[in-house]
Amino acid sequence: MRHRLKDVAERAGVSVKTVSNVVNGYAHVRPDTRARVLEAIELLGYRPNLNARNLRRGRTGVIALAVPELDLPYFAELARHVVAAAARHDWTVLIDQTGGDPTREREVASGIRDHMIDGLVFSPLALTGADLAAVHPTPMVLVGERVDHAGADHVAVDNVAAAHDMTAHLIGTGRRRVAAIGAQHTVEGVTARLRLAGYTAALEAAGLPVDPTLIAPATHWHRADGAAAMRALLESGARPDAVFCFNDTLALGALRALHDAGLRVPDDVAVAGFDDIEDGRYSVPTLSTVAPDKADLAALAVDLLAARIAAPDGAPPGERTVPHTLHVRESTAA
Amino acid sequence: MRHRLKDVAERAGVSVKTVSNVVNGYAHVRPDTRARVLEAIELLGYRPNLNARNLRRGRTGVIALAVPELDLPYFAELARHVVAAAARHDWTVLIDQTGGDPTREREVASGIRDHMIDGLVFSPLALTGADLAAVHPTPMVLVGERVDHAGADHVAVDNVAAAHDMTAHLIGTGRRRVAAIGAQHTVEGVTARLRLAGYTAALEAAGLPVDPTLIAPATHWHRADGAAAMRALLESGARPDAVFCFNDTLALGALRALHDAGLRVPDDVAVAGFDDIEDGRYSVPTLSTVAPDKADLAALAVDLLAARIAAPDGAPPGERTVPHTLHVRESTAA
DNA sequence: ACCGCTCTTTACAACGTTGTATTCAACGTT
DNA sequence: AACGTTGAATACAACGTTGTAAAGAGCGGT
Repeated sequence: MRHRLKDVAERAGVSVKTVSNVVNGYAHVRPDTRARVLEAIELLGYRPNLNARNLRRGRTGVIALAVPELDLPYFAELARHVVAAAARHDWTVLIDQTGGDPTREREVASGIRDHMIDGLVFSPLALTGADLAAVHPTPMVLVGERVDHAGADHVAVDNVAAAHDMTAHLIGTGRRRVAAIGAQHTVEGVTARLRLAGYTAALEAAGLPVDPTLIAPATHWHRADGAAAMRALLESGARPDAVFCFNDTLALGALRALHDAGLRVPDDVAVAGFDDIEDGRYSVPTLSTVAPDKADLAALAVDLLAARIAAPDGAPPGERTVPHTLHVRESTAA
Repeated sequence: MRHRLKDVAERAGVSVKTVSNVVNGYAHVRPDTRARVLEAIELLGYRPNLNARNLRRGRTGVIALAVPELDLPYFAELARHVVAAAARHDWTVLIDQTGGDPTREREVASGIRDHMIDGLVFSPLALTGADLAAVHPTPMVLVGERVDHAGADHVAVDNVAAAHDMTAHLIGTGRRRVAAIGAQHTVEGVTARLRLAGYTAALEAAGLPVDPTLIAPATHWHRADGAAAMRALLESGARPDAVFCFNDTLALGALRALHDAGLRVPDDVAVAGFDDIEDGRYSVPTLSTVAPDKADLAALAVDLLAARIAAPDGAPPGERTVPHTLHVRESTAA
């Protein structure tokens, strides 16, 4: 049922290599020979064994994208853009969920699917710079976190500036007690740390105090965590008049908690998020957010990866920053 | 930098096969030999070439999951469950986005990544039974659509019964003008056709007329399409007092359009969806929905695939139905 | 001392493909 | 008529791994 080059060759009365040449579009094949071979291929339903081809060629035409969780919409949207960008390089993308698990992330970084992929676009959650110092034999581009001294190419939005911009926007609408949701005090929470830094910088620039009771932690960044953190803020009596959530799912959870508490958004409390996921454009109210250019992010990551694959020890690891914009919607109207 | 069995063998002073035996945990290797080999592996940072291994073994340990779009939350959630189910079989999952494009779907079904995967869990959008009659040499399980005479294993929720149940629930809360959003009159829209059938059956069972002006088509099932369809329904003067949307993202879009039109949910119009995506548990109002057992769906699909891989021509293609439940939330409160 | 047994290690071939080098034929040029 | 040039097809080896079969080492029982 499964045929090989050899079967086609016998059927067409030519050598194995000639069939290979036809399959690969080699120029110097006589038209009638080509026709005969194509006929045999059609007849037998021949399909090349990609394993054998990849072994021979040393390349696979597949890159992996490793993300913590696909059902965080941000990562799903990122995946779509990476797939699109990879298609322009004639690559297909193998998508991998790490679950943010350090063990799993280490496996991925050290090349779990060795030789089955040409390269890796990696969005680590738990991994620190030290972990990455361990060999990563597969060409790799990091996305979305500023891991120090990573020794790998890196693409990210300027988290500090972006968080600063959004916080400044909230202050600009007259809010004075701006809370933050999503703080993480572990070594792993690099993104959380950077966004918190931008938040406090904006407060200080506006001459407002940094009130620790207004800063709510969240170990994960799902809707449930945002709702829980918002409830905690309200019950603590901290009385925020605005909340900057470190991502959009947190913000959507916070919206829900505010609704349950009978507070109006934005009249009583303004809410802002980060990532510009599709959900935020249809929620009630619509969600103000920081929008990283995801298409740009994906394209840059894939292009950097292409360069790294072409020349593994070429230029030193690069850091690229992707532009971001503020999308002001109903949830932070003045 | 990249080492092979041969390099390890030379370093350890043994044959290539002995190293292979150590790597594969073969029992009869003398402890000191094993130690020497392991040391050499460690020293050289050897990692097996999976391409070569797969070529030799004829299996890869990878299955593919092909879905239309990852940023439809339903598919992202499904993906998570499939990954989990596959892990129980020691498989990793390669996730593929078809975009619902017929050409791309045909490629996937006919085995685009031939020999790189052991099997395929496929959620087709555009593909019809006739298309599938074409050879699919890779073991395959279809998920989520009742394609007639598919000739492949199949797992799905009972769409007709589920749509019937939800429509009956809406009627049970006293609604009389129940609209439907998501109808598709193309040959491809199998799911849409089945859910529409359940909807009309429930109306008829309740002695209500099937009013064509209450049935709104939607080519795609995103939030934007739901919002547009809802606006069209409102502007047409059809005056529905309930809307059954054929999936949750349509429903979330409809919620938004109703809000924009100044109508209250559920007081003026009740809204129901299908799929039970996470978003619906946090929207304002929370969304009533039909919840297929996604974990069960994924587990069943993967188990069927495992059986099919083990015995390609074993039992005739099976049809499995996955249980569903109604989750009644704020959007359809009586 | 020999046999048969188990444990350990090995040589060899094969998985299906493609790059290199080669052969053979046909052609136009000198 | 001999030549180089080009086109078309081929044989062979190699990519890195593992299954098969077989060889060598060590043992106890006769």
